[in-house]
Amino acid sequence: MIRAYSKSLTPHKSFQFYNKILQSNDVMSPDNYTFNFLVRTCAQSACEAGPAVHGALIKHGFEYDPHVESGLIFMYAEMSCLSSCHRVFESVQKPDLVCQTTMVSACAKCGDIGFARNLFDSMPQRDFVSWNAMIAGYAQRGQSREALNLFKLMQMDGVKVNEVSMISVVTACTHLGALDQGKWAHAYIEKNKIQMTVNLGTALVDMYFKCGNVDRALKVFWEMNEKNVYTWSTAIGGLAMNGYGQKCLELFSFMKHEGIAPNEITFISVLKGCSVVGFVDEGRSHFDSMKRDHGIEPRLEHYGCMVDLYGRAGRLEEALNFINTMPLKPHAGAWGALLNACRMYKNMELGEFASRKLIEVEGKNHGAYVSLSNIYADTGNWDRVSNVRQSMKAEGISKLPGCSVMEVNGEVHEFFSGDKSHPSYDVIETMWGEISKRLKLAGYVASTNSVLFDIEEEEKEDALCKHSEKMAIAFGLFSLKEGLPIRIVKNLRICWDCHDVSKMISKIFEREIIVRDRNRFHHFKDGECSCKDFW
DNA sequence: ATAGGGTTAG
Repeated sequence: MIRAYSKSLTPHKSFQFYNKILQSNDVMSPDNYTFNFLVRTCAQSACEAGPAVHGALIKHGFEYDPHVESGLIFMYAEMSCLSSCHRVFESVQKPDLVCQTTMVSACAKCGDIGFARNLFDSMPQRDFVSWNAMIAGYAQRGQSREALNLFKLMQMDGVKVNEVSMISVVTACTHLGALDQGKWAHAYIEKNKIQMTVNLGTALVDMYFKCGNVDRALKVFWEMNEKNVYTWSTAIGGLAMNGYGQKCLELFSFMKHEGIAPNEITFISVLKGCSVVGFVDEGRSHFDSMKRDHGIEPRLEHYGCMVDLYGRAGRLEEALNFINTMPLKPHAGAWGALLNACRMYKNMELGEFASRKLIEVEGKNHGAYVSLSNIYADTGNWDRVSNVRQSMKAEGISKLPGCSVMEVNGEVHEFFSGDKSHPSYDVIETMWGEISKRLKLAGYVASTNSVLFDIEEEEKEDALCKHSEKMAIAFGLFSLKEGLPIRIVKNLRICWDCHDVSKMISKIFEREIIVRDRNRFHHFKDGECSCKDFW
């Protein structure tokens, strides 16, 4: 009965029932299986009864077995209670394969990837589940390159690879923006006849979108014979992210036509789709339909999207009005969207107000300062720019270092802004000299507005190559075969100058450049960008 | 036949 309750995901009920068993004397005591079910059910539903079950287990003096212990470790990991995981693990006299694998997974989940790896390396035996746990641990912590390296080792060891392994591999490629490796993973899946589950298919669709290959993403999407709301939302969001607002909305209609119920995440993607193409009224009507037609209460994120929708279309007053009349307390996302719109439309006064509000709700944060200083720079208020810089220095707020990642011949290269440690840095510098010459011949004048902010005056000339995406472009121009597009993944938003330069390079060098920045994609071709200079 | 690996979308 407890197991029946556990399976129907009602931990409180199964816990109550368990208490009843303990109180009545004429019923058998729960056995290890039952305890295990209880603990795992508590873990799954983030139920605080888990530790109580553990306490009862100790009190009744049940004999421990590795399965119950791994259940306990799993439960504490779900509660992010690493010290309890360690306590349980240390109490095990002879941890078996299952118990050790659980511990690897638990430590990775709670952030101690180093311990997880040491344990993994010290295991006398490992099977494919242990490998999957370790690889997924890296993928979840964003250590994508480590995940891919470990996958290589897994293959060298001749361990069986299944669809769970491939989900981690594809996810790692997604985060790196590594299209070649992603394609390789896709081919590997097909060649080895790995089962194409909904999860794996959705991960592939997401990977192709986030690597900027819309055609392949859609191809995989349409070929999937089973799709769920995650799959649809991934595709709708992927189209929006790549600037295909119209297609994104068409897909949304089609999804509803197919009888798939959209959820709150689907609507975030839909609103973003409206935003990138400036369909304010259509966005508004989708927003209104959320509650009316689908019973979905808009959350802060949806309100943030609406502010962005109005702001991006230049309707700053309406954006502000929307914030002022929203029923929830405006969060950083809402003020940030307004601030970004003020930057796009060079509205200094409203921008100052928005950045004050942003700091009010989010605390001292580099984002608010950087955007504000960019507005000042764009409107020529240099003394204010330096004021912001000084107060940042005084408050001890540093800019996040820019980082661009690019794949060449299946190898992933990282470039950090202002960092000369790349092995080919000398060639990059020479190449950049050549690029600047040709840019100047084509009439390029450095728009140093957003660059000036983070460099010293005397470095101005040199500084233009310091942004990580420029280093990546220079490297890509000489290391990638002609005709191959340069694909870059950046951790921050692309700056105005890099955007300008990329447009010109795409024309002068006849090279397509695709940049995925923090916010969206930029497809540069023939001197133009798919974002139409709005981002 | 149970009990270790994944949850992809903002």
